[in-house]
Amino acid sequence: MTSSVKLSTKEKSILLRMPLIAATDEASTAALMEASTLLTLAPRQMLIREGDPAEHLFCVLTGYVRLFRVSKDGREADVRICGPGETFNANLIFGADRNRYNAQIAESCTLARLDIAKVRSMIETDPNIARGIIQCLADSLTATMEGLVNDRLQTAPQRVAHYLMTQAPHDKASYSLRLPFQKSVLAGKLGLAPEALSRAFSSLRECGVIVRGRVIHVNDPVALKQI
Amino acid sequence: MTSSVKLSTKEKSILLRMPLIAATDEASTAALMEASTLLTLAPRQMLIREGDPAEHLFCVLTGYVRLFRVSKDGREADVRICGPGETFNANLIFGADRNRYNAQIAESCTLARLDIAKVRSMIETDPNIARGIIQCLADSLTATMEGLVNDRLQTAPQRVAHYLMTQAPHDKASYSLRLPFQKSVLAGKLGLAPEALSRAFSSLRECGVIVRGRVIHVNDPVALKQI
DNA sequence: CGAGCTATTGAAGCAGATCAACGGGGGTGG
DNA sequence: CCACCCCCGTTGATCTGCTTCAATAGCTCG
Repeated sequence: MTSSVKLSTKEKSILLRMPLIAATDEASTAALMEASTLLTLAPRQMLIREGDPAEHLFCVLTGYVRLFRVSKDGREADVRICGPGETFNANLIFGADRNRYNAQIAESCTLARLDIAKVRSMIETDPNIARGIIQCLADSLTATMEGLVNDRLQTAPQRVAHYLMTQAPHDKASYSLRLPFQKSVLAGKLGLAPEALSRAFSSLRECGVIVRGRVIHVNDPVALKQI
Repeated sequence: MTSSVKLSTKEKSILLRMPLIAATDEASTAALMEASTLLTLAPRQMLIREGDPAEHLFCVLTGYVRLFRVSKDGREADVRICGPGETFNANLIFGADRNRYNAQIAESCTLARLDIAKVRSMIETDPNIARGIIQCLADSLTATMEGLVNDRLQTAPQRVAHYLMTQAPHDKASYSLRLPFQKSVLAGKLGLAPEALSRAFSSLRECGVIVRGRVIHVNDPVALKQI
């Protein structure tokens, strides 16, 4: 269930809303789209492998991709979970020619694939595209820093509470949300074992957090902030 | 002991070797230098504070800067330690207008300060400068990812061993090195309490790692890799 | 409706944080 | 140049939080 085709009108309209392509210039947008190939991938499928030659950068249109690395003794640690609008492998444009992590599909994905060499040369000539790439890199960096800091100074329940807050609609008194991926993926994203995530959720029950399957109800956002 | 002046010839020659400025074009280099102000700062001094308006990006010429965030209960966690050639606050060029972390001088520093707005407009017109920024962001992202992954899948002795390996000269049979900053800074960089770093060092003694003050001697790089 | 994966819960073990006390080295002032 | 002092680093003891292992319960999808 892998396919690889040029973009349809519908996918182009999705791409138009990406940070990478939010350049004001129409010609830049067209050039980027021309260089893009659309991929459709099924969950669990491996997209790239650590150490392999890096030839593409990717932009997630729908679904989620899990970037992770494997230690010598076989344990896996997530680097980042990429959702719609997010880009990865952009740090390799002017750098190493090898992938620095594995990428696996977490939820059924459509993504745009761009040839790194092509993007590199576009940057040299088109400031709008350069700006798009800078934006992507900055977003990736911010997200990764955030992950690192949260790992270092928050406990498991705090990380979960923080995640729920980032997913909150504008300061509603209470809200429900549906996890966009499996709990095991969320666990990895937060740097926890699945069991630890489970325990964190149940410890948050007393702050008005109710979990049923993928649906989570937050009764008291204020109490959540206190954790 | 804070000073802020235009660049001397000597400092310009240092700047010329920075990734940020390693643009082939001479005019681009000159423009960046023109926009730079030189700062000299003493250890422990605060350079920027989380939440303050972000007006500058910085490039370390000599010394070390510690980027960290503070939790609600006052604990500090390092985001990154920036050494010579490294740049920070570049992720704010097209993004948030507030600093996302505190910056404190770890070792006596000279650094170049660039106005973010000025850099932003230079990017729009000069592809070489855009490329420099992309390079910086990519390096920062790679370093931060590396930190996150190491936190998640390495123990304290492994992190220290890994650090020593990154500091090794080209695969010598044995080598000495001098820490460029205090051990407490290294501890923070590795996501450890100072006590944990100390214990890690003494556990590495049996792999031929000898510590005396800031000087570390590595007898058996091969054994170190096995940890 | 059943098979297999995903999530929960319990129990045990471990790594690192924290607290406290001590020793040593470098910088400063005399 | 020497002595003192302060701060950094070390070491020990305890404590907490997360991982790991194991067993069970619940979903989801064929």
